[in-house]
Amino acid sequence: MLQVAFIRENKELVIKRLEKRNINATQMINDVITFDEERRRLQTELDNTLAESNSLSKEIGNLFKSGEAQKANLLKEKTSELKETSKELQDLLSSKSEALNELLYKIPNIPNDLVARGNSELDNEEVFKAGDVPVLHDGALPHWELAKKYDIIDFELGTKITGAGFPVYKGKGAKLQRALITYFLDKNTAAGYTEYQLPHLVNEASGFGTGQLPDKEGQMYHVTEDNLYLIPTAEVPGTNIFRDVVLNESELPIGITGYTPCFRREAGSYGAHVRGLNRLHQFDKVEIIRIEHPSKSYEALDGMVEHVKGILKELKLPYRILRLCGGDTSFASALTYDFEVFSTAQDRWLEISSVSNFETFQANRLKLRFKNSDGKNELAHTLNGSSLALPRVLAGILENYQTENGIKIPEVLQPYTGFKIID
RNA sequence: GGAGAAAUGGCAGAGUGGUCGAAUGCGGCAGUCUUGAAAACUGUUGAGGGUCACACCUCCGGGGGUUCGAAUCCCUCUUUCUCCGCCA
Repeated sequence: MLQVAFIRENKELVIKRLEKRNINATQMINDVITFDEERRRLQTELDNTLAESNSLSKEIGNLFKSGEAQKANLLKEKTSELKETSKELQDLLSSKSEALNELLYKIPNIPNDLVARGNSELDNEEVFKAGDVPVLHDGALPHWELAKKYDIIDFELGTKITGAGFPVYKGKGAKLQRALITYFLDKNTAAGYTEYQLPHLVNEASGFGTGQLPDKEGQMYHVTEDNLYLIPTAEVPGTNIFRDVVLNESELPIGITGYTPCFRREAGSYGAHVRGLNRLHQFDKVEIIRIEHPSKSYEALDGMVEHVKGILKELKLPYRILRLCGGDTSFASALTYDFEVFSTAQDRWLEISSVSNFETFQANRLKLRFKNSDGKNELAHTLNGSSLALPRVLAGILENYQTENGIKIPEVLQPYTGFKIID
């Protein structure tokens, strides 16, 4: 969430930047400032009351010690009034703080200067494009048909075991998945990211830390018995490593990577666009996460984009990069680049990676800080990106590498799969 | 799942009703000494709110209570450890 002090001091800027998301935040921002003023006024009032009652208590203690019990008892009577006042103020203060927080939870991050104003994916800007779209042979198939033809992914079996959106990978399909995961992790660790294996369920505090809670609760599977959530992305356990942490400046930057399955309820998204691997309830993803000094975070974002580009270049897949417009940029992000692979047989683009700078938006909730050169604690910047999401990469490979005799395996993956073709 | 013990500053570890934001040790930082470093010595060293700066307020796992006053007493939750049970 945004910092109140920042909103207070940059009111116009905040409102103007939020317009990029097509949000008129004037009312909300004014409310934040009013609530904050009231909160601080109540806090001061409460502090004064408590100070008075503290000093009275001290006095009473001294009187008892010097044997002047009568005087002490007299003072005791005075304290009851103060107690009542402070209790009232306490209640007012906590309800005001709560109202302020609820409001703050609802305000998305302010987009970076580069972000265009816009409503939806139609307003996103293509900033890069690479790779040749192959000319497929007659009778080329979409990936779900290929999966069936070569018996490498069984969607019906997943439906039987669990439900729609939980595919079962078989034989060379399963091995290709494993090869991709290992290949991605190898690329990431070679680039300096430290590999982590993270929990696949997280508690409520972690959900709040990265911003899934309280608003996007419906997107996560909730294990009510233990009040735990299945992770929708490794970003959640990965970034929460740094919850309530004060780093030394010399420890920055930090880069971590991890493979996890991701679980998403995807409530309300059904239809033609969810066929095959296009949209699943469970999928695999390798994630990269960075903790950066605020002055270096955009440089780091560019570095992450270059890193993902390198992987796609090696895989020789046709892809493009979009800079998301305000309306399509996720709640917590200040600037997001999406990578999309071209699904030739479906003739459409599929999102395979999303690389974002959250600036201090997550760090403020996480209380992730570092000790700066002045010895003060300062919020760090958090970033993350997929490198990469498996199912759509797999879809891209199946469709773009299909031939009449089978599906070729990208050269760079062959050492990992141990085979060169699926036939 | 059952029984017991515990939770204090970066770490270790005192503190059982007032002068405790908290002894002491280690670590960190700064200085003295040194050609430099180490050792030794001296000082300093939690966070948040608030203020121009002070003052002041809050925080000893979380929440609630008793009391004029709580790290200290009571209730409750969570976590950790030990023993038993179960188990990849």
